[in-house]
Amino acid sequence: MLRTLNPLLHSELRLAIMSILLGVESADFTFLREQTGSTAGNLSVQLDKLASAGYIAVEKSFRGKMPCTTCSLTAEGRVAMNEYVETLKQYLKL
Amino acid sequence: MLRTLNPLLHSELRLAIMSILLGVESADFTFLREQTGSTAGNLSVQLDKLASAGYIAVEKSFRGKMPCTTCSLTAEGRVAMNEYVETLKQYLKL
DNA sequence: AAAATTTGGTTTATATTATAAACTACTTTA
DNA sequence: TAAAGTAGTTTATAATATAAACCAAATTTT
Repeated sequence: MLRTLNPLLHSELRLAIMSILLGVESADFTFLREQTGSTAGNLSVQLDKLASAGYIAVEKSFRGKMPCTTCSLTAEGRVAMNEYVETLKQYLKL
Repeated sequence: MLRTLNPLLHSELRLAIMSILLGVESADFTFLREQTGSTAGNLSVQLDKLASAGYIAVEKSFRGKMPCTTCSLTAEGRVAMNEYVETLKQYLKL
């Protein structure tokens, strides 16, 4: 029987966010919105879900006078992504 | 910007079905249900969606006196899966 | 300097999707 | 022949994703 795919990661936008974060130390809200092509609302919601799960850390600060939301992977998030990728490979025989 | 993942394929059960069908000539309903661990209802719905999209061919026959639903990938389905996998690889840098 | 626009988001309502439960039709077994 | 099993479909509900509406502060325009 096939393993199950972590449903928190098996969502296009959340997977995109996590994939981007895998490759950088951190990324801010605007960057993630541009890279994923998502709306701000959708991005906000999905970042919340990933943060609630402990998969990403979200830090709110100011860059000059403008608010800035910076996101980064947690160790837990990295583990979850590795597992997800391994499961996908099982599905797709990669 | 990241490409979009074909939403018809980016669903755990449909992806499982398609992955299984990639590796065999055909598979019947019961086999797919066992391999995926899904309920018959869910499987029936998702097979319909894949068939409506032209990704799989569904043939209904009888094995002895019992009905038997046999599924196989279409050329179109194979192409769609290849594209999906390529897009995933872009996400995950595989 | 007031009004309009932009930036950087959040909240909330709606549309979509997945899933399970209920059901149908037929077969096998006790 | 009644009960249980097989092979599914239909339908109702739960979960999810998404966009639209909104907010507050900053910036630009007139």
